[in-house]
Amino acid sequence: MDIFDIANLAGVSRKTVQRVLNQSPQVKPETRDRILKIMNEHQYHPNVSARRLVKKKTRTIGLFIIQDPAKHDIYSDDLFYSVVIGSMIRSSSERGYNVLVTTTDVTDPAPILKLYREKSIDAGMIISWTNVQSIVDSIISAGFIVGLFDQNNVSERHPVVPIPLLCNEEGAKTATNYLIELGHKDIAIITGEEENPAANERLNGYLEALKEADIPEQKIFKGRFVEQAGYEAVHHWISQKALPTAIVCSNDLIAFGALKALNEAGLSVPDDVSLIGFDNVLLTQYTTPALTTMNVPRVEMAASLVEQLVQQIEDEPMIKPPSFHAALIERNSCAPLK
Amino acid sequence: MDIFDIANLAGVSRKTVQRVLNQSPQVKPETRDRILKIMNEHQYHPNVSARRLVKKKTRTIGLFIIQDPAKHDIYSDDLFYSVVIGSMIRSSSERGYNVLVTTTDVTDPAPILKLYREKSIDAGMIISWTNVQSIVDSIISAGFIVGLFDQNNVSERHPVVPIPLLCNEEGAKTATNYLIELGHKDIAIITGEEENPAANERLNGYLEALKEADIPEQKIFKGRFVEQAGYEAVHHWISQKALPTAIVCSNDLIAFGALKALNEAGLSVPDDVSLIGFDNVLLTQYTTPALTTMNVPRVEMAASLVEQLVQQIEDEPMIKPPSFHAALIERNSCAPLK
DNA sequence: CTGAAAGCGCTTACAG
DNA sequence: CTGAAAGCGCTTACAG
Repeated sequence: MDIFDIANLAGVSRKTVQRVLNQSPQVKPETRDRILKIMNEHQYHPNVSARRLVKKKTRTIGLFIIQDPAKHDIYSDDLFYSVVIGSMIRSSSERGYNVLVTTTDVTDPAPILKLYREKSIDAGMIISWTNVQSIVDSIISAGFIVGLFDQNNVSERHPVVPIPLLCNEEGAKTATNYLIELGHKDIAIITGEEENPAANERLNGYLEALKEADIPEQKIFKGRFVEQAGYEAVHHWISQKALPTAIVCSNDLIAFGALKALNEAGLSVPDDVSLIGFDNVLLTQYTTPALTTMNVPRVEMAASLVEQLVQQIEDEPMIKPPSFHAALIERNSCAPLK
Repeated sequence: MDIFDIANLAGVSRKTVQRVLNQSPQVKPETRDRILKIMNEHQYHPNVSARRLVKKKTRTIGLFIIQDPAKHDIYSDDLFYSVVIGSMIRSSSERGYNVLVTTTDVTDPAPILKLYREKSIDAGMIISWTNVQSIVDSIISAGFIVGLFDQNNVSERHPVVPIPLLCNEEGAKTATNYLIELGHKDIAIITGEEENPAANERLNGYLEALKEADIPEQKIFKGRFVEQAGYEAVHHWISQKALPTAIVCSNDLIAFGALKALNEAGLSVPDDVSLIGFDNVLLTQYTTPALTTMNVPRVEMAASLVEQLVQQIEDEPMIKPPSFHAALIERNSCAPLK
């Protein structure tokens, strides 16, 4: 069953069927309806390979999930990204694009470049747990379109590489202000990696909030975006007899580690120490107590990324993408200072 | 840059280049190497659309993530499936297949059928949280290849629809025996949906274990595979003053609910009540106490599904797939009877 | 070991 | 409003 068969059945030329497929107005309504009916009866759908071959567009976007063999395996802790992936697929499909998913190693961009070169995809987007600067560079320098979900996975911004932007500073400031409003004065922060832009922005938000509230004392533990850092920070403060009454954790994982250390030390969250996270990972609802945190609008950010890629693919005028804001999710890990 | 350009550069006919691509032995090694070198220099990769058009094979497998609007949104709780998806992608890629992911509504198989009819995929596999019998039926009756990850999402088995099989009965028996070995005699079970085959198999495993251990008293709470059921079961038993000393939860979600209810009632797990789950969802590591549960080998099951689909696509002789076994993961929610 | 021709199912100008 | 021709980049027999 191809376009020719449909044409024969309808008693018209192939081109007329073509016009119906392209919703061209220059076909008599009766003819159009007759042809549509025949296509429906025969469950005809144009062969995409043929169409792609001539159109030189695939209407599919690659999703590259990049693994770092040095780190955890893909998906083993994708509490954050699973919802992102769902949103990407949905947004793409709304725009008429399919999503081709692959998993690859950071060290080898070859499989990704192959997808572009063999014309399997029109553009790609990257989800990763590590820095993918080199991969992005090789894709861009080969002249292909690529976007990134996480601003932290790249060391330098490239104007043609869309990345949804989160106002980290603002978010951390909101979190810190929340603790200040609860009456806390001895507020610490556990930071993410020093070289990580988001980590620094969040630190700045914390500092700014303290400054505006005229709280001179800062308590900064230089950590990483992992549970371990939260755990160590609490132990450090306990051993120094300098445990703060409230802690801004630069992400939820850090908060989990801090929570664990506090629990083990027989301290209560939030009665002894208030804890606030960042990201609003699924797990935050399940800890005891449930973690108060800053929600990152991942679904919207993913949709925005897809939108920007499609604009590039289709040569539409680039609309300046919005910035995204983190919102406070109040749960049970913060309490007023007694 | 196409096959013709390569041929020109190498000073041979297109067909010779073709032969090199197909690893045909009938090309002089020198010629072969020269051509390979040229292809490499020019980063040539054959256009997949052209190849697909003539081969009538796409080398891509569709992954249909089916949502039930009546239930939770996709991925919002994919603690179980995310690792499955990762495994499917990896296995497919090892076999030389790409994975095209779509999300669709249970009520409308049309977008899925379209993918087959327009020749975007050679086969498909379904991940779902609900019964997808009608979708499977429409795919099969249209003559396409489809497989299912979860045996519970279908009411009747169709011989041509591959589904990895888990020995539920055996798993539940292992779980129950573990509690028996810890000295428990008053062991209850909270079941899944009555119409769910896995729920019944797990119930049977429990019953069998009790029987073999000569424990006459059964305590069955007919529940569902959701947190709520575990919560209700515990409340029911408390109100009846019939709380067992150990509970077999038919899945981890049920165990989370039971744990919550026990906590709220001021009872300790595992000191007052031992709790064992089933599935080994990621969250089980994070509850307090960490949940002892039965691991389901999802990665291997997903790989097996892909393998079976590829065998069908490529008309290979179907190898009888293995059955999979759940294994005990000891954590901290079970203790010897005092 | 190598070549020339036909065809996969569509789309794209070009005509009328 | 409709048609006939050429071409997208490959693969597949068929010859030699």
